[in-house]
Amino acid sequence: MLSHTEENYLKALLKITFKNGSSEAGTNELANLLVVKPATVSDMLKKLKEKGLVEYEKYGKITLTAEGKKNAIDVLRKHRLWETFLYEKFEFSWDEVHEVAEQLEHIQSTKLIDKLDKFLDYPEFDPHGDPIPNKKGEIKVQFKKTLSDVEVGNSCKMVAVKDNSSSFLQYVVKVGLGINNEISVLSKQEYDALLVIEVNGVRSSVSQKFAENIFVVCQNCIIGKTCSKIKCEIN
Amino acid sequence: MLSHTEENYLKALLKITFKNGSSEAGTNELANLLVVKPATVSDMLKKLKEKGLVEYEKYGKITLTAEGKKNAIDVLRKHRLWETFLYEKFEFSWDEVHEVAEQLEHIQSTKLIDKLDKFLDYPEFDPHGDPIPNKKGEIKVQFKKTLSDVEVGNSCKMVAVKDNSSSFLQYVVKVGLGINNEISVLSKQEYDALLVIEVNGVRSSVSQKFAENIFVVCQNCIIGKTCSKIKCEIN
DNA sequence: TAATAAAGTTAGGTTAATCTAACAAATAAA
DNA sequence: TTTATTTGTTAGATTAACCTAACTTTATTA
Repeated sequence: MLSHTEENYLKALLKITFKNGSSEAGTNELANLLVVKPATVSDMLKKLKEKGLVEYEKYGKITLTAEGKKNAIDVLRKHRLWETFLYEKFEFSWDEVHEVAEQLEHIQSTKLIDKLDKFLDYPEFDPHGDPIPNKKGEIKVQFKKTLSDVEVGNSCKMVAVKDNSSSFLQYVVKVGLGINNEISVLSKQEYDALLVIEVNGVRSSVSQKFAENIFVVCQNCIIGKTCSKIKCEIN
Repeated sequence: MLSHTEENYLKALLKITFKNGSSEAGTNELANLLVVKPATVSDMLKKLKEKGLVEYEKYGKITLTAEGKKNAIDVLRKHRLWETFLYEKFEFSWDEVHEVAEQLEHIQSTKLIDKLDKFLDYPEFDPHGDPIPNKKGEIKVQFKKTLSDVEVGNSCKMVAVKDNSSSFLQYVVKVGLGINNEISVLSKQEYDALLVIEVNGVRSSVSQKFAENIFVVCQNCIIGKTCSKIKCEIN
């Protein structure tokens, strides 16, 4: 049985794995994500190593063991299922779900999660467009490009956001954008890449920075070429 | 903001208040309920006193302050709403809900609880027949008698159980009894008060001890006479 | 490649929640 | 009303999760 804290360390490790592509993480990186000091991470790492959840040697890189990864994916699964639940059944907005899911993800009950999964009809993606691991721990690999990659004249469908900060999420809502919205790219300024887009018949201008943080899929999206693969290999 | 542990102490204090009728509790009693040593309770009591949640003097009786009671009722409300949710929406059985609700009751989100309440259509009683405090902290007072009080030839409706242990709850299920079931008392043995009852057309024999732990209501139940009042005054 | 910066570790300390063992107070019983 | 029993408290330790400050390794760059 893992403590909430231990679960959070494993989840953070998994997140870093996804983000880096590589399956390696550093002490400082972890400390930043968890909002604790590096010294604290060093301590905890010893404990996780003793429990067989991570592999690492002093001053070396940190990797999740199979057991550690299994646990981390389990927490991630719970987190994303709860987010989906709050969004779909309890009218939580897109940017409110995370905070409560952070608490709910630690509830210990296999039956509860199985029922939740069934209740939501086995969803594959959460309200942010991120894939929900299934019961076996398998994660759908998604190929995504960002809005800034879409060529003028084309349209695409928003599937996720890169930046999960609540300030960004709120901005996205304000622009009138949401998961599964169809976006048409009407024009792009040469000078600063400012985009004019149309969503549900409404036109808005968005900066390049903004566009780079919106994941989309489109018809002419060729795997391995214009799309970047969000890695999440499971063994 | 209260810790899970603090919330559990307040909830236990409230429970004792209900059970004793009086609004007083003792250190040992609390220690038993919480499965910790009396010494631990003594320590925690000092902390709760400093936070203005309980009133007590050394070697004296313990009472919740208004603030403490408010918090305790809030936890109780969450607990019972979650129990109802699990029972009604996730097909948890009657005796499975408690354990998971013990975890869920500590989730911090007013919006979540409001939505949960609405989702369940503002229920007044949980699957065990216990009253669910409303948002204002008001609790429906119930007048209950036990199955052992019902006279031969009369019938009644099961509304709750006195003993919440899972062994008892499982036994109740086995006998074919559940909340809101109509029970007819067919006969009572002089010698040992063994009852023959009929539920949904099925006859069974139950001991006096069993009957004393089943709360019922019936037509000819006169308040203040045959019924015992489960106290839960709110100020 | 030697100096500097960044990253990571260790030692020693804190707080919350628990314990055991010894003691003190209140209550019940002889 | 004195003794015995029950109840409650204090003191001193422990564990998990965190901290700061000082130190050590590894990486960077001049």
